[in-house]
Amino acid sequence: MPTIKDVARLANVSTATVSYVLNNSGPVSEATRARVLAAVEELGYRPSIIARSLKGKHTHMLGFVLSPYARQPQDPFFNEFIAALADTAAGFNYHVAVTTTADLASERKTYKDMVEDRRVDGFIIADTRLDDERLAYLIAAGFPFVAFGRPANELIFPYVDVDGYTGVKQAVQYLIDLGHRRIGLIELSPTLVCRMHRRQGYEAALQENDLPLDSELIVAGGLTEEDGYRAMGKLLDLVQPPTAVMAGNDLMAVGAMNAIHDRGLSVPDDVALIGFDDIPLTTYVRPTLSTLRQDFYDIGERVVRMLMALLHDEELTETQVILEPTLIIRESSGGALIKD
Amino acid sequence: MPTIKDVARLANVSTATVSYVLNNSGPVSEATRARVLAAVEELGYRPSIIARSLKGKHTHMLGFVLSPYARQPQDPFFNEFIAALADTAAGFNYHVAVTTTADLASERKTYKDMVEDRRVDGFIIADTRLDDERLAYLIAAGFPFVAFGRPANELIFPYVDVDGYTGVKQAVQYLIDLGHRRIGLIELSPTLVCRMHRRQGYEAALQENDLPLDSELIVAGGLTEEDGYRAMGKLLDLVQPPTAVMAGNDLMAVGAMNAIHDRGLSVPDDVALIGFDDIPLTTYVRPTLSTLRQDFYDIGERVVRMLMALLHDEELTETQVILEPTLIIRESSGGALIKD
DNA sequence: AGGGGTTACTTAAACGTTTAAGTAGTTTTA
DNA sequence: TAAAACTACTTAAACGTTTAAGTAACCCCT
Repeated sequence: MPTIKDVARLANVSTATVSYVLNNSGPVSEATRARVLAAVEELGYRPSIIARSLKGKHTHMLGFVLSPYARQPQDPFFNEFIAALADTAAGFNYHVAVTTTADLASERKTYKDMVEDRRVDGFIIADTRLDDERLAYLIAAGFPFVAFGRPANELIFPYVDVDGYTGVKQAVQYLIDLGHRRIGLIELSPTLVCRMHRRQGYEAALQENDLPLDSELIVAGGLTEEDGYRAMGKLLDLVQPPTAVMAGNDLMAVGAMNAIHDRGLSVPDDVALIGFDDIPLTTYVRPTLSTLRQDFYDIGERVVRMLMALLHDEELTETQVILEPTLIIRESSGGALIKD
Repeated sequence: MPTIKDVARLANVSTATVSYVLNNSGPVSEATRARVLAAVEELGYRPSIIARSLKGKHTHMLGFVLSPYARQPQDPFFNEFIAALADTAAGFNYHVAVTTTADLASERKTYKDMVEDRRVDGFIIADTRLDDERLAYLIAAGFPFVAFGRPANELIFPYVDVDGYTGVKQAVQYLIDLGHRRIGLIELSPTLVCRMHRRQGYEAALQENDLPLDSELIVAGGLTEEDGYRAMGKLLDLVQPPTAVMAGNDLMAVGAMNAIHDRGLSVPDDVALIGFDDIPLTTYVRPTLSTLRQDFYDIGERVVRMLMALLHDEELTETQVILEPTLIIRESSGGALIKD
């Protein structure tokens, strides 16, 4: 592998000059520039990013850690999100280092390692939590990051989030407009910040329509299809089960759907169902699943762009971005069918 | 951030000595070692991998590129596989850089960049193709990698693969044993090497049972649910449609299932169905999908272990590993139901 | 004509490690 | 007892860049 010295020798200049033409960082005559470029071409020279990093104090790497909380293999979230991260980062000549963690302890260690080893220049954090160690740590360490998800407390950091409040409120309103009066809510994992907003959206919709807030209609869910299946079971065991259910995510909605079917009931006739996320699975199940769409690719792209601005000391025009989810009506909610 | 010099100063030794104790690479007295370790502890010193890499000529990074061919957002393959890569690599103090590519040209560029920039020490290649540029390039460049998938031609490299031949043969035999005589095959993308083996397994099963090989029963598929939907449509348009179908993967099997349902037919009564992969979706659809399971996590782990051995010049005990898929019988194939 | 400014370079230090080579001091060996 | 062989270090070069500081040549003023 040729180094900058080889190029310098061939072009009959100093290494500094080579560096100057390569980075456009110094005055070089046209003739010299051409000679250097020719030498680069001839040798097939490429600068070593390692050496560059050593000098420049940056790695051109972004970190993304798959959390134990959200790492459900069946959740296509990561595919889209990671693809977006990698794509967008590539546009800035950055790469993304993806790491997985098994539990909270190893997660903590992973972040610590990555920042102390200076393996990455910045982090992308997904799915903020109520008491989020990761956020606290990175802020304390003064390490740059952008999150997908809002803070639950007074921490301040740049993020992109989806407006779960408005989304769920809109979805529940849709169900109310269809005539439903008893609407259940299957919640996400309690530690997730977004659970809170969705719950508030649910409550707001009921209140605005003067419907009673029946606490037995709100059940703890989690993340997976199984969680949804179990939660729906509880709802169906009620003396007066709901006629419609808003689920914390699509996976749980599908679980709920199976629970309803397995009791010989029908969706949407006996129970209408709306999910959240719009994962591809929504169109694979029968009936197809109505849902609130959040565009993970778009989110990933925005997050990286913000992080890039942060790393390059550019003015962050928007440091807190809230995106609106869109209600997608398919078969599971009953009512008017809008084909997609 | 403290450097090795700070540690050396505090411990009253040279930087070389510090390096020796940290790497156990030189003779150091117990007293000195203790002093150095204390200094390290006190300063919270961590060696810079960048500097280390510059000296040592390795990055402690592994590359994995998401291909345009196999990057279907709904395919949970990547989640499991990437998780396996990251987990296993972490055990060796390596990280995985995941990159995505939009098309063949950008894919080529990505590999070239990664090796010429020496961003990674080795690659993991998934889904080998018939005329695989990636493989040809890496072999020509003498760059270390391990593949998930076999070569189609005479190239020699270490790989882990799943025995699609035996798997499909076994699955088709199962269908034959159930009494099926007209069995369709929905194939994977033609460029994929594994398509070939699965096709051969299909043909072998028919031949061993003296069943005719009807070419109209073999239809080109692809990768996605939509591909499966379309392919199944063609099969159902036949004068004499098949009573059972083997699909190239689960996604296409689910697409086929929807196609069958949408024509008012039933699975498995009118058409029995078997997929390949055992993605989580298989248990979400109704009827649940019979399939051939390949354990992506296991595969990812093996691939990384082999690559590690390769990078550390260890003896590679097994350089070509073939894993058997396991036939998982659920509802879509009819016949005896084994609950999972 | 001498000082100041510009242009187009070069020199050399620096980034944070590793490691070959050197150097005392102590112990073993013949 | 002197040479040889350890042991426990230190010195300094090297890895491949970037960049501050230096320098030489030229042009422009007044």
